[in-house]
Amino acid sequence: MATIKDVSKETGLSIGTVSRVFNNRGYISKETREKVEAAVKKLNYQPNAIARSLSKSSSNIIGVILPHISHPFFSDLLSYIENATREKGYSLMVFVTKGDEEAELAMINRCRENKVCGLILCSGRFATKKIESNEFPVVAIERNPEGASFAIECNNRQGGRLAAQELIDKGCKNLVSLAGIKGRKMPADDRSTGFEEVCRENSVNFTCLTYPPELYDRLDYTAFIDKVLTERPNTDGIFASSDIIASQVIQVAASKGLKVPEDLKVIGFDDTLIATYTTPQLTTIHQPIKEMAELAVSTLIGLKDEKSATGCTIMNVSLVKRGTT
Amino acid sequence: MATIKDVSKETGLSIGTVSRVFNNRGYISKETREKVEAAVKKLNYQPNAIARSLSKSSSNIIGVILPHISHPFFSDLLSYIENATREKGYSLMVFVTKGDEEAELAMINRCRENKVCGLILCSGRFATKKIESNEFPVVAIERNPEGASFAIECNNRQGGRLAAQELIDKGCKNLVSLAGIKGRKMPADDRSTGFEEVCRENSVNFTCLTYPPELYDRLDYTAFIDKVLTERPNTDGIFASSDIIASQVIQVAASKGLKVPEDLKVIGFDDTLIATYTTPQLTTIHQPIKEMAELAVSTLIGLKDEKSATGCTIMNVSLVKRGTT
DNA sequence: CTGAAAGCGCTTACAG
DNA sequence: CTGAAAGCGCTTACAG
Repeated sequence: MATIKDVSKETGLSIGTVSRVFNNRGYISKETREKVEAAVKKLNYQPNAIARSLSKSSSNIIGVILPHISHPFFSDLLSYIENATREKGYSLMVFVTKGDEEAELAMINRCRENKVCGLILCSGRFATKKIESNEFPVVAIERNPEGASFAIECNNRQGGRLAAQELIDKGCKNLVSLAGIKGRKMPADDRSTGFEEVCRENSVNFTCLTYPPELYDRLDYTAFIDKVLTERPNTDGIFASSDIIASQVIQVAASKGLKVPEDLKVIGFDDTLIATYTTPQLTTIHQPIKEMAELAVSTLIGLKDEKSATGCTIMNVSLVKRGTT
Repeated sequence: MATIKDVSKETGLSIGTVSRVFNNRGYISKETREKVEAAVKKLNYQPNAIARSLSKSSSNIIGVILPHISHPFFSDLLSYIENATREKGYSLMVFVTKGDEEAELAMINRCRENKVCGLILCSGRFATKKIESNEFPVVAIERNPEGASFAIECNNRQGGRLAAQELIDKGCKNLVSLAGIKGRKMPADDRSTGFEEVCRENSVNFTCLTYPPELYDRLDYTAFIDKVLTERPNTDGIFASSDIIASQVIQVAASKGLKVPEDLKVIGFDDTLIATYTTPQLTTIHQPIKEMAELAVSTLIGLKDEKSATGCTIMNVSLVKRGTT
């Protein structure tokens, strides 16, 4: 592997000068530039990002920590984050943790060790505050900021409102909201808040249920849904806080002989691919996942210098009507 | 951020000695070790992986290149790869490319720049051969090796055979295989081969169709499926080369008034989460995704020194019967 | 068992 | 416009 030293020898220029043309720093004569370019080609020179990072003491690596990759919301999110990151010339380092605080701390240490230039923290359990005042900026997506970091979330409350309204408009009288993990505080909790508001405004019966964290970790809610439907046989509308949960509601309903949407209407959240694979297709709340991802990346990159920036952006959601309501 | 220099000062030991205790090289007196440990704690010292990589001229970063993240097969695969990577003490750098050769080359360069210690190449279009003879070993998953790298694939041919057999056992007379991308050679092509074999052995009518690469890139096959079903109205069994395609077959069939499995039987491939979200649930060919991911990672790490290792492991598949056959 | 020194491949003021 | 030199934070033979 050719190094800058080889290019220097090949061209007869000093290492410093060669480095300057690579970085476009200061004035460089046309002749010099051409010499260097020729040598680069000839030697098939590739800069060593590690060495560069060390001397600049900052890398071009963005770290991202998320609770799942297989969950469609997160696989979409990650997909868009990767794309935005790469297009801006950065590389992505990915870590998955199910929200275990200790594990997450270990990952943050990994990020530190690898001198990431920024970190995107997606959902997950614990407060962002604790990792503030660090070497790199962090932006949170759908996560409880509690501190001074920059946060991006969708308008969860509005999403909950839209869901309740749609269910009520379609004639539901006994609603259930399956939104929120027992014992964890997160922006998604606002989904239930909005839902509740609209139910009260319309004097419609409702219950907001939260589920144990294990279900979220394993992505299997069927037993829980079955129990809910059994214990509350007159439920005629369900608001699920993800398309995954909603899909499973459809499955469980079918197994109990309930027709969707005739006997039971359901609304999901996220608007991922699977919303179109169920039968009937899922009515759901659309999250602007792509925009959230892109905003996270560009904010992070913009934050490089002012590490103490603070703020919270709330993105719009919308109702996508399909076949389950 | 404390450096090794600070630890050296704090303990009164030389930098070399401190480094030695971190790396457990040679003999170190108990007293020295304790002093260092105390200093580390006091200063909250964290090693700089970048600096270490530079001096060892090799990092602890594994690179992975894949064509999709949102596709359930790849999100599962990536998920397992991340887990295996992290458990072995490595970090994961993720790149997505839809198989464009130039883009992929650029990503391989990124890996080179970042001095990854190994690369996992998932599916995608172009030959692995071209990136051989490099600084790092590469292992391919579901990809045409064509060169000297190490490859892992599932028994695609057997998968095709199992699918055809199941469809025939259930009484199908006119089969269609939707497996393979037009103009790209990949291990998954063997799915059709096995399918064809069994159809011939049983003298059953069949057609093997390939689809244009754009469909794979966008993950939307509905128009194509619709055309197939319209042009071949007597089709009574479809073998789709992924659960995604199979899900869309179910949707399209419904839109045309075809009942699954009564009028049309369908089998998918992969056995990912979405196979359980369709109605009816998908009969599919199970790929050992987790095992493939883990084997890829451990092989890669084992290959570190013998970069020229060669081989191909073929993993078993099995038929998972659910509701679409 | 430990220290001194060279080296990994770059960047960046500082001179000139 | 270009060169020489220090420095980024570590590792690793080589002495002792």
